[in-house]
Amino acid sequence: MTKYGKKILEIVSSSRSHMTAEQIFDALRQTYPSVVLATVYNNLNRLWQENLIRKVSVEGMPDRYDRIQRHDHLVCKGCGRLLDIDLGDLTPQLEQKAGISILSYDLKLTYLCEDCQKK
Amino acid sequence: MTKYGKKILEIVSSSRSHMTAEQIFDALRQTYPSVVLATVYNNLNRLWQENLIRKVSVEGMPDRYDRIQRHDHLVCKGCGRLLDIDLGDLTPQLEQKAGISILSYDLKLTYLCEDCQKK
DNA sequence: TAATAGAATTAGAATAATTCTAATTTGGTG
DNA sequence: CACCAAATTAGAATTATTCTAATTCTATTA
Repeated sequence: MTKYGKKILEIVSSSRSHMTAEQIFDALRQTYPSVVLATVYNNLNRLWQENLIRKVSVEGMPDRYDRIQRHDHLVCKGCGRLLDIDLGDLTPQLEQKAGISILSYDLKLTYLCEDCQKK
Repeated sequence: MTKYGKKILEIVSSSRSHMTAEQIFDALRQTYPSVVLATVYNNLNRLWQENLIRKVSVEGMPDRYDRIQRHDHLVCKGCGRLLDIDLGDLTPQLEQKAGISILSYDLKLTYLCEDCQKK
């Protein structure tokens, strides 16, 4: 693993905020000011292929990158805010119901946060 | 609902193929040759806001639009192919575990299809 | 140590998806 | 019919991401 890859993995894994490529780029520049956005994308794609990070896509937003540790997501349909939530590991049940073995799964709950309910 | 909105809803609801905005645009042009892509996006966004269609986002692909009827998805990590699968309605369990009421949820299983397993 | 090969990085152009803006058209209501 | 609001249009603009080709790095071998 290269120095950029290592640092990017570190940034993504230690963040709890579902960073976009841009944000990761900004964070990485604090350590390596001359790095370039394409390098960030290259590394993110590589890390994702290698199952070291997760990619989270929410409709109409840039992809976000997330630590690999199992957890689920809560998205507000009003403002798009994304929160972590952990509903436990459903892999065995899902595999059984689906009748195949899966690599992983993505569970996203859509709701209306308090602020958006008011409107 | 306008004629475009109505027809787009019809196209999306009757398709089982998770169409992109482009594909919906092409389908719509068969009926209304002069329609424009922005209109398709406008209507898709409106229909989505009104909960008449679903939007499915898979990392690194354009958003896809889907009938509202509850079902889940199976995505191959190798080739990105997207299939329907129905694992039953988990809403009550999820709401209970999460402790909030949700609008909907999205469950996407990632696996490797047979073709991609060979490689 | 020098040569080399392969991978990673860079710069910047290119592409793709989607939104935005402003002008125009359409449809329904008084 | 006249008017207003909403929908549509055209096309530019923006955003996210990938691609290409040149360059640099790294590790290995001669």
